[in-house]
Amino acid sequence: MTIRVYNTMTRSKEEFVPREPEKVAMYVCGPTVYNHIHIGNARTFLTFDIIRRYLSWRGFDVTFVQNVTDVDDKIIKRAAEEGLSAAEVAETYTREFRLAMEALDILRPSRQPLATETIPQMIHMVERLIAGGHAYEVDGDVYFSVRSFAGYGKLSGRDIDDLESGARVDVDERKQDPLDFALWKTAKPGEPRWPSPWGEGRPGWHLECSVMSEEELGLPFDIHGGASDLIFPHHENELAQSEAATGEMFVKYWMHGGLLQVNAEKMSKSLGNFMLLKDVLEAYPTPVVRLFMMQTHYRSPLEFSTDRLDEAATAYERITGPLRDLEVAKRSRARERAEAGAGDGAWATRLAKAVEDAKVRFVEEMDDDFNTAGGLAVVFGLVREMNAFIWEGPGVGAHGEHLPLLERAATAIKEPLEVLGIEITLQPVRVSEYPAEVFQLAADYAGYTGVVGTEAVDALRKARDVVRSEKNWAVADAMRDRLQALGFTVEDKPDGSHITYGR
RNA sequence: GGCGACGUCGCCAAGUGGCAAGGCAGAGGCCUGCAAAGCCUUUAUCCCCGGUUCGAAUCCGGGCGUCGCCUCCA
Repeated sequence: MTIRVYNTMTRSKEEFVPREPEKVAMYVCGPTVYNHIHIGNARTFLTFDIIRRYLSWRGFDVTFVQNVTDVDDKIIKRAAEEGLSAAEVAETYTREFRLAMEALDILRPSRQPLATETIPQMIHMVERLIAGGHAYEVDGDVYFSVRSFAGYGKLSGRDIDDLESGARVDVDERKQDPLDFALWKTAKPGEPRWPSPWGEGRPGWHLECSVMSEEELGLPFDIHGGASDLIFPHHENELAQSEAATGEMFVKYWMHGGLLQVNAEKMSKSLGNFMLLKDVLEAYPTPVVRLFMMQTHYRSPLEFSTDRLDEAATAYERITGPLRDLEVAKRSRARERAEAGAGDGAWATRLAKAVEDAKVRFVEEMDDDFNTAGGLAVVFGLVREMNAFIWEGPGVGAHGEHLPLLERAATAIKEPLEVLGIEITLQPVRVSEYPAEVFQLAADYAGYTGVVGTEAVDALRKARDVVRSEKNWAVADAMRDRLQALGFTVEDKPDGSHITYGR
């Protein structure tokens, strides 16, 4: 079975054959660090985190390089607004970016060079382009000549003449062609600057991507990723720079993720309709946010809303349900029956088959251009089978003899989620998050006078079990109502009652 | 205006030639002291019109609608 990926260059799914067997070299455009990243930015980084994790899981040795663009017009603008230096702004948001990635459980890149650390290489690339007749200097600025590169437009499917007739590009008489773009800019007063053969200045277009990818990965590397709004002009220019400078093929597979939308409109900082990743993660656990994103294919647009996130939270609980039930069953031998039933063998056969099928089908789905939505459907199917086995079927069996099978089922649910980086949390409760009112309840019903949240809840559970055993339903129900009002969930299962918070 | 993507159940969403996954929400049933959880059942002539094919959500043509890019943008 081979992996197939959608290549923007050819607009079709292609068999994935890396340049070296068993090894994948990938590059994903990182952020320009002038602000916190928003949840739309995060979607793209998450997409390529999944792709990276999956390829690793499938046995490839993945080298993952991501730049940080820490010199740029927007950073300079932001610095001016805040009365800081550009370097200070960049440093702050580089740090924030890394923290946010960590909070989203995104694996760290193998290498993450800063643009400002690769200035000499960028200058060298500009020199190479000038020497090859692909760039020219005007008064300390250097421009790339789009007409000098025959392949210009091949990634985005555009034609230079069509683009010029669109003519929303600034007309600058110093350029030989309106579409020519700046590789090096003369520094204005107060701007960051580095010495160069064309005077003091700074990099223009995203040379850092061209330079870093060549330096860290070599050409052509396997996968270049980014969001679809980067196809033109960002990646088109990057491709032109690199191929014109080196004369080699730049990238084997161009992969682009779909945009996150709000009210059917692209989420973007310029439209002002964005939510910061860090704010979303304050309201929703990381696994829920990841699950939410993965329920849609990475190339499709995805509508962002808290309703959708709430639904994903419910779906997440559905997945963790049987895993939690199994843990409880292991400890308490709940769902253990007096004797084996006549149909137990058929149940076991069916679950065992479901487990094997799920493993195969997950790989099939993911091999097909990283279809996480399809892969999750497989997981949900297994969740249903496992639930049925526990609650309708033999459970753990008469003497726990079905525990190994249930463990295998649990593993078959957990492994795909691990591949997708969705952490399984069976104990979602942090004591500090309990509402303070729970102590009053515990005092009223259980005589508990301590200050430890878990103890208070446990005392309530025991007190309620006593009341229930006395069939004093009025009190038992009142306790449940009051707990639910505080945000707790009370479930009376065959092995006793469970009180959880935050579900 | 040019280039590109998309339109599948109430909502979200897989599926790119062979009987339409999955999640959320709803209805009925089972289980339960009542709930919750869980299980079972239940709802799709796949935007419209033509065409190709034994067979199309899937391919082709034409509409209608939505979104993205063409300026910084994940």
